Amino acid sequence: MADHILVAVAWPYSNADIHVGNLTGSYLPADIFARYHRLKGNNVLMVSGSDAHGTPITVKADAEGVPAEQVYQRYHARFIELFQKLGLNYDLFTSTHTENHAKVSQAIFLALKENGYLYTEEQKQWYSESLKKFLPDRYIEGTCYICGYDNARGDQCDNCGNVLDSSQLINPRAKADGSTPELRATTHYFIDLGKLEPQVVKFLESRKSYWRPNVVTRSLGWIRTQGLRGRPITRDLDWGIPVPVEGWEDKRLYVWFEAVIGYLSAAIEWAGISGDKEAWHSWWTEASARSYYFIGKDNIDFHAILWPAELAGIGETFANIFEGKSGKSLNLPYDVPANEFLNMEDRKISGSRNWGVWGLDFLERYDPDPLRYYLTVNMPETSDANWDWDDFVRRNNNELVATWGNLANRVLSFAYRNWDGKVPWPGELRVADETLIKTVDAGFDSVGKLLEGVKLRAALGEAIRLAGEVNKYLDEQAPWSAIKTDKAGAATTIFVALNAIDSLKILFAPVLPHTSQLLHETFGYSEPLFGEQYTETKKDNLGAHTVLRYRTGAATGSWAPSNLQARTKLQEPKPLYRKLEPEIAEEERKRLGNLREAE
RNA sequence: GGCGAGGUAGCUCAGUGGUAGAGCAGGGGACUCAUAAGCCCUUGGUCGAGAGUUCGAAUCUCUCCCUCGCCA
Repeated sequence: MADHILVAVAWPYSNADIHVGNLTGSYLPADIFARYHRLKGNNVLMVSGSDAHGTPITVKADAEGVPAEQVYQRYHARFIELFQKLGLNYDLFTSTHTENHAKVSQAIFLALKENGYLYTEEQKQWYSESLKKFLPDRYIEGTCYICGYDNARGDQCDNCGNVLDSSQLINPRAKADGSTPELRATTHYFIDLGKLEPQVVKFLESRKSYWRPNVVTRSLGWIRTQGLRGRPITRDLDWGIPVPVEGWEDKRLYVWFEAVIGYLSAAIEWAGISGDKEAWHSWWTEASARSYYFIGKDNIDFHAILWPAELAGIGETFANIFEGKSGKSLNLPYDVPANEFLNMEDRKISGSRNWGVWGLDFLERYDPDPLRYYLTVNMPETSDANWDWDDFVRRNNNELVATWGNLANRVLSFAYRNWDGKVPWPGELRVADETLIKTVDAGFDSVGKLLEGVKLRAALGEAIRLAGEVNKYLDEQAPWSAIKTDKAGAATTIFVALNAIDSLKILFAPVLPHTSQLLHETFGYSEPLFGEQYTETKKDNLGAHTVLRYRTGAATGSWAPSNLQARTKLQEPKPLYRKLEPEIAEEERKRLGNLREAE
């Protein structure tokens, strides 16, 4: 029976381009996992979108003198371009700046309020008389009260690195006009996390046995040592989702509170545009559905604690408010396989210093599958990993090209040349043939189990190992010698090797979809392994937003061993991957740290 | 300072009680279908330090050192 798998992917903040660290942290593992489940025949719903709200975006917009919406739209378009080029198959990649998302977020707010999990409290916040508005911490500068640095930001000091309490800044001034702000009282809604703590702890304990230790121990440790405290969920801003309470028109929902709701609102939006408004329930209210949240470690608190707290707090009330009828409560996360960070040449990736490799930039010079390969084989699943250009070239040449690409190429070209462009007719299988087929077929189980457990690195390693087994088999059988004296025997060997490669193509497909597709076509199949991506523009009363979508179409890829038939016509084989010159490592390193042209 | 993660071969990392592993790099060999790829053999580690539990510890406990992250 097919399972319902919700693949919930981190929402990129739409004020900067996506770099390889972001990709390996969440977007790529999500796609690999989703592709595997699609091949398995499960019902996958992979959703995400641009995080359009919040002060980083308004700060950037103010600096450029353009509306916040323009900044978000620009990066949103670039995200979609990258995801198409890299083949990240979102069922829906949308945005938080939609009417639907606002409605869902407001319903969650109201459900929490009705269930008694919200309260209001007065805070002191900087207010600018000249600008006539409250200023978020990022809009304040002043002298750091820890190190005395003159140009500390309101939320953090760039000199000593400490996180600051903006109300303690010495000589505060408004970034916008240099005026001196004053602390003024302002009232905000808070989510009563203290009250929800027992439910969150119970949730975490129930997941403890199979979650990654760094996610669950860290979360439980956090709660054990400091306990959960109320946290504000509204702000004095004008860019964002209005607070659905009379008299609160000039405040907005805090972006941390509303962005995580996107996993739900995007599923609801997807159902709406797919023609079955109720379809999202299969992933959200059916107890047998499983949800996996692919995020970087900086987001663990939001997904392992705060989002579950929101979900626990709304209970069944959400259905009453949002759908106007009674319904079931929403599923809590099944797993949160958060990744650690990827460093760049031993240093932290930094956008402002241009120390990193940006996805779109990379794809101007290299193909998508080598990037997917390197980021997977080097994925920071258990600890921080490091992007090293020499290592990238080595792994591309020694593993991807030599072990796998060359295997496919040597066997296909041998078959193509000696058997008239067709899969040769095998004789009776010998012990070695049976053994190899059995070994490769077992990969559907072993690689599958690893993918299912979100051990993507190990899964890829296992697939590479199996490719090595085929290389060994070929060496033992030496069909290039056998063909001179025993063409029938050589035909059997080549048939078996082709069969193995046809299977390996599927085992590699979640990680290397583009080249697996190429191989698939070389083997003469006409239907594609996967469906296709496309974009659409949707309009609502907040304006227009482009969405990235996915349709299965004619795809027939399936997680099962090859059923290759003798005499199948092959396409002329071409190398799957390019060898890279070692010199490119040095060239690429030179690009690091240079300031880019503003996009 | 608190919490968390990590410290295993030159490099990147697997390995949670039972004779130290993989890939790459280094050395040697046979082969030649293939993107000078693949295959076979091989050098190399007191598993951060010390103590303890155990018949047995990289693996469990304690103390300490180092790196990273979060928080204060």
